[in-house]
Amino acid sequence: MAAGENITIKDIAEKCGVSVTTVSRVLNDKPDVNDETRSKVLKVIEESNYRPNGMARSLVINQTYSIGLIIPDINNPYFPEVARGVEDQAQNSSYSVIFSSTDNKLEREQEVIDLMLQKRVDGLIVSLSLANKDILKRLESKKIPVVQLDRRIPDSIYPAVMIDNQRSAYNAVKFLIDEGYKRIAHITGNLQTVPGQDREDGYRKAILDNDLRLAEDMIIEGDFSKQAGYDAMNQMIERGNLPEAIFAANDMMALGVLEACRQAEIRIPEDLVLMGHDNISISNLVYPALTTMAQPKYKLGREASKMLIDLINIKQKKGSLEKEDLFADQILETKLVKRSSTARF
Amino acid sequence: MAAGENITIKDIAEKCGVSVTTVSRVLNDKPDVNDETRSKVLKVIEESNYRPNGMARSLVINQTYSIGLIIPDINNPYFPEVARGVEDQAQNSSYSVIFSSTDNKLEREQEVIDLMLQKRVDGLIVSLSLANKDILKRLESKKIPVVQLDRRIPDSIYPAVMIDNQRSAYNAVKFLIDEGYKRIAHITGNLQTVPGQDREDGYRKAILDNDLRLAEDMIIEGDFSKQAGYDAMNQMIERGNLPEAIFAANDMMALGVLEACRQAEIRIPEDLVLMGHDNISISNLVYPALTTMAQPKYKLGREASKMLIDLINIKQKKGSLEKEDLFADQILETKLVKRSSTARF
DNA sequence: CTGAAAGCGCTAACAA
DNA sequence: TTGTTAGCGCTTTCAG
Repeated sequence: MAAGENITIKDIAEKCGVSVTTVSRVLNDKPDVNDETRSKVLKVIEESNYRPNGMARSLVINQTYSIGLIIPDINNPYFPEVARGVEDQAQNSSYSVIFSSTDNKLEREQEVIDLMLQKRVDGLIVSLSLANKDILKRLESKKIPVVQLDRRIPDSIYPAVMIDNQRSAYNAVKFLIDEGYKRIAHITGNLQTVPGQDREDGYRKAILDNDLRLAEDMIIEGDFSKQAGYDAMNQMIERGNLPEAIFAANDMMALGVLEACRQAEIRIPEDLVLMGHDNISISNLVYPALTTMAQPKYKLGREASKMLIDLINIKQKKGSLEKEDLFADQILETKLVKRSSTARF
Repeated sequence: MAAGENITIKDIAEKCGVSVTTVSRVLNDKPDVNDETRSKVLKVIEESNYRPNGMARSLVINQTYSIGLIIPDINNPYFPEVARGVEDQAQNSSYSVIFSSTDNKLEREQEVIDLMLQKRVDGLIVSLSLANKDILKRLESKKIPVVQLDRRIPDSIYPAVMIDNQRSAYNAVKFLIDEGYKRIAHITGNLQTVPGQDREDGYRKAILDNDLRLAEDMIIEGDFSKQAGYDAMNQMIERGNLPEAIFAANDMMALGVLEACRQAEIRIPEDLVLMGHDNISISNLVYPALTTMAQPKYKLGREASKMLIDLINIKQKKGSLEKEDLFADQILETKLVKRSSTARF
């Protein structure tokens, strides 16, 4: 109650009748402290409810034990799980995480990175908009540890933790083919993005590898939004030329397909089977539950966090961070999750 | 490329041939600097790509411009939107936010608060597990600005930003009554929590106020989980005594009800109308779309953030924070969102 | 309008 | 085993 003032290491030292150095030593678990002294100091610390000032400490050791997480939008169903993975792993090493949503706006990305740099975060986990290599270049020249998440900016030396979108899409389509479907349509993601492009490539490759006919009118361009899926499905309905199966580039679009089908009284999976990608939590809650390729979202976050902290440790040890110190990209596997939307009995 | 070393205010001062004081002045937009000097310094800063060290600054001004956000789980569909609100508002005032998930574990709450206190966050937005008043008491004695979010720990002096759960539930049930339903069941939330209790109270009050029969077997205890909703619905089905309408204490449980009904071939809304609470994003994506009471999640986050920053400013100005400085609770309105699950044509 | 000097709370040689 | 002394990079009196 009494004072509002923060109590400092000096206060503790005085109360114990020792020097601040000694207190600092017990605070940091250094050897070379008499057991009696140590326990006395510990006792006073405990009684005073003292917490060392992290900023003062950071200032001298030149390390803040915080990392920045920069993503498009924490509200996007993909990211909360990733964020949780980042956080859990960070906590393991006593790091805190500062997060920021950018809405893929270049300007915002710039701002928040600047802010974090001023706060002297030890490193950054970023999911940046494409063609933003300038920012990364600046980071490189400052030797800031960075790992990219989910997306990879071509041209950057920083490692990425992500999935193999092409391979994953390939496997999705391969599954559909193995189930016996031949006329398989694809609703693409935003083709301005690498995942959008790669997933389409995977679709094409799977069709060709399996000697099916690659019909361009079976590929409809979307943009990862639910509306795009809805529109694409209606387009197919109008054309009166329904496929046997649809692979939507993500779950959100698949939900749009679902809605359009419901309105047109097309039954899924009886009349048409449907598959998404990502396994966002919703996909198991809709009816029929969506078959999809599950991204290991939590693990992506965890691994990115782990890699970043490793990088930070290397930098601390060597006193700098060179290109050779950076790790290779880490590609995690997606997993097929079979649910009712492809289940014909 | 050259050095990895961070450039400091001293470097800038030397390059300009002025003192660090002067550089500091232009950095902080102080008056009393010759225009020529100012622009020269600005130029050098720009050229050197210099960013002042926030920690050093914080150490002397005793303010970090970061706030902590402590929630049960960023993965819970309720929180990402709240978090985004907190962040957007914080950003407006150039604050960063450090977040942590606690899974409602007392021990974790303790840990992360300690960590944030060491980092000297300027204030905290918390959504703590019940009966955790000890933590808040400690915070009070340290004069840390805190605002509670979504939940309010009884006994704490800290203000909360939340909704009126009882009133909201009341309005939900009132809507059902106005639609002409008389036999209305309620699946409760976790009754160990205040929102769980309050929503049940609201249900009871609405039934009684409108001269309907309050049947205890129409109230089934749940815990906010989808499974609980599923189980509750099946229990009603087994009893063979279906209500005309169900008010589930949250959307997740309503989803469970939906699934049970599908399996039992009970049609919604034709055979039974259903209503949830919260308006999590999923509720508009399932079929039939869920009627619900929408929590202003984004706004809750924003308002909490705003209130906290106001508190911080008061503390800075006065040099301390007293009980009288704290604001009153802020209660935001929920809003009825009508969708197909209650729409009979 | 500008600078010298002290100090924020801590750690890290270097002595003792 | 302990203490003295310098800083870390910045802001802020207080003099000029």
